[in-house]
Amino acid sequence: MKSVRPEPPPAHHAIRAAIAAIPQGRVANYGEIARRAGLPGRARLVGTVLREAPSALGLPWYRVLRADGRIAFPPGSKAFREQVRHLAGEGVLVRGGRVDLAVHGWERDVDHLLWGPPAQTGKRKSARAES
DNA sequence: CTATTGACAATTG
DNA sequence: CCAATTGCCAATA
Repeated sequence: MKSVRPEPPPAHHAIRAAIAAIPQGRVANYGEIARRAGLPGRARLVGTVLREAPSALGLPWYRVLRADGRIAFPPGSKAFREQVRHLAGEGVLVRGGRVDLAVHGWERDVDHLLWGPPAQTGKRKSARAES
């Protein structure tokens, strides 16, 4: 007979795979994951799936951040601290509960790849003096 | 069945 | 920077 446990819908599986595909030391936002999973615009679905996803799967949930690179949990929360700790262990620096997507973003802008990664520490508005 | 919610995103003021 | 608004759609009540 059918398993008592409801099988995970394809959408959930795709989302999990997308999350598991995030390289170590990098972070991705919900919209990005949804797009990778073939579900453009379903960023909230990613959150729902992650929430329901059992930790036994070993999904790098801590590599998933908001579109602005901010932690998806309220600051000071337990999950928040744990996420920050995990990211720190991966080599990702978190400042003010926020991560520089321009530095650790998974699919950051192509321009940065061509011009080289910007400095992460002391990132001020450096004037670009290229001609 | 309808209403509300949500680990979101983007825009506007 | 913050607040409010709209779009999105599955899961839950």
